[in-house]
Amino acid sequence: MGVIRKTKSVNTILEIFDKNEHAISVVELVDQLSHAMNKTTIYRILERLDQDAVLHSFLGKNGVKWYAKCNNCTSDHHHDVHPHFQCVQCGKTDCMDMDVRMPNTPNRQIESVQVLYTGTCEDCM
Amino acid sequence: MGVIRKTKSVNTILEIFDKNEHAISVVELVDQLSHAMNKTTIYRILERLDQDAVLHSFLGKNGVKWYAKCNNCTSDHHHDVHPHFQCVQCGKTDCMDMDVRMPNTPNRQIESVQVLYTGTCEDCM
DNA sequence: GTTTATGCAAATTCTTTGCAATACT
DNA sequence: AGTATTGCAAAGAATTTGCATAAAC
Repeated sequence: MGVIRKTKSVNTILEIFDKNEHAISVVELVDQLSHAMNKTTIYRILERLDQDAVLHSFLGKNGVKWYAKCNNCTSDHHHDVHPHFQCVQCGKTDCMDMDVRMPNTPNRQIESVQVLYTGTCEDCM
Repeated sequence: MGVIRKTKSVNTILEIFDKNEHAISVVELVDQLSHAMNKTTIYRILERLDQDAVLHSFLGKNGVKWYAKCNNCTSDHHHDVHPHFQCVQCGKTDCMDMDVRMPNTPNRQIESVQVLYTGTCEDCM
């Protein structure tokens, strides 16, 4: 139950992540694949790769999901929590090489964090 | 141009925010108003109150927007950045009385942050 | 009386699901 | 052969838009 197969589609998507330094959303993938791959398939592959920790995911400013095979990450698997930065001009989104504070809260049990910085990136300044 | 009127609908919504200690999403408002107010109207009122800094908004774990008239906030206007906590069991979402780090990044101009902690709240533990 | 708000229907956007056909091991 | 994967169409959920009517100032 649940072996992830290295199909042609999966490899194609992984190549795109290797080529791109930034995070990628589904719409961008559809675009870069010039509609050669079904959108549903893309969603499902990304979900699988996310669960398998090959990629990691986070929500952008408008609730759109972004995926990254982050080069900043020192660990092999992208399980470590780090902030992301999203440019409001061009939409480009990056992983940030920073720690995230996990506070000790007596009255709640914190399991995960998401930190998203937004602003203007180098190219758009 | 752009005077925000204190209509009956606006007052109704503000009363609900005063009664509730937690953040509220549109679906919850529709529920609490037992469909007496149009959903579109709710969206528009929340947007106006957000822009007017009477409320503040943030994205929940599934990209759903939440609004709060946060009682933790020390300032009158909820412009100060603070983290939020969302319970994955019951969905209740709160403002957290914590500072958020705004790093000095030379190659990007950061304008805002969103920090969302998720986990289990006191009631659901 | 002029401007802003509201309600309704419809459109948009992002994402998920069901199911038959296909590819992988 | 047997299981995971894909494509297509359709459904779902959250949010937005256009326009005519109603309410606020």
